[in-house]
Amino acid sequence: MKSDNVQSQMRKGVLEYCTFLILSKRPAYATDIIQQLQDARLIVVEGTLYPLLTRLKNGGLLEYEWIESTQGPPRKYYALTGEGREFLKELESAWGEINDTINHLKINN
Amino acid sequence: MKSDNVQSQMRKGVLEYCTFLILSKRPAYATDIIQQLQDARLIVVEGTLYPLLTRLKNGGLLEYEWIESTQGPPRKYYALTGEGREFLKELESAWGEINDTINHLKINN
DNA sequence: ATAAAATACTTTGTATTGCAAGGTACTGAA
DNA sequence: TTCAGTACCTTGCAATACAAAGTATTTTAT
Repeated sequence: MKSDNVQSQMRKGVLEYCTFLILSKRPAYATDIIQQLQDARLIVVEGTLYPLLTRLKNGGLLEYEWIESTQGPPRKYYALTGEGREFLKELESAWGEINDTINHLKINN
Repeated sequence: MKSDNVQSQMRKGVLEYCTFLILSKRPAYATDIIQQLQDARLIVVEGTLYPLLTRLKNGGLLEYEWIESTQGPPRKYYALTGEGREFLKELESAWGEINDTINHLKINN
């Protein structure tokens, strides 16, 4: 309940949205995604992202392809499926509603 | 992972922020808070809010006062403590950062 | 060749927390 | 005095963020 985990708490659920935004741009593999999230100031660790990617893949929202790397082991490049793109629209909408809610509560103060 | 709980997932952590926004306006009791959240389009149930209020109180961020009602049992009116007001500032800041992150990821698409 | 380092993916255990469902207690009216 | 209404609380479950440790592959250094 201390300030250490304010962002941690708040970003629950948001991480999924951010991951979709990144993958809607182009396919990426885990380390790639983590780097892009860091560039956007959202710290995420492997232990969080890998299970998330697996869940989304099992849910049919993501798919992946093994791509060989010139600098190490092969990588799983994830991309949105058609269903995933539909889902992203829902996430956009949900995000908009949350923002409306917060703005509504702010204004009425 | 289906659309049913998109908002549910995304609002995790946001609920706390919304509760603070409501209580920063004026003291309120649980049913009051739930009503205001509903007015702002955020559905919350008792089983979620009561433990949240208790956690925040135990964390020293909220305090309450028993106030008698003319229409039923007495009510616990919660209000922000000084520490709670500081915490709200942190929540505002964290929310701003999350927004920046999302906008950054949107723009770079 | 072989060991060490780097890279990438995975798994396990823990803590948090949203929620459904059910429970307790007080008040006032039929 | 029973019942409906209101308010607060608790229990059990599921989801998930994270730390930490583990497995596997590739590259680099010796």
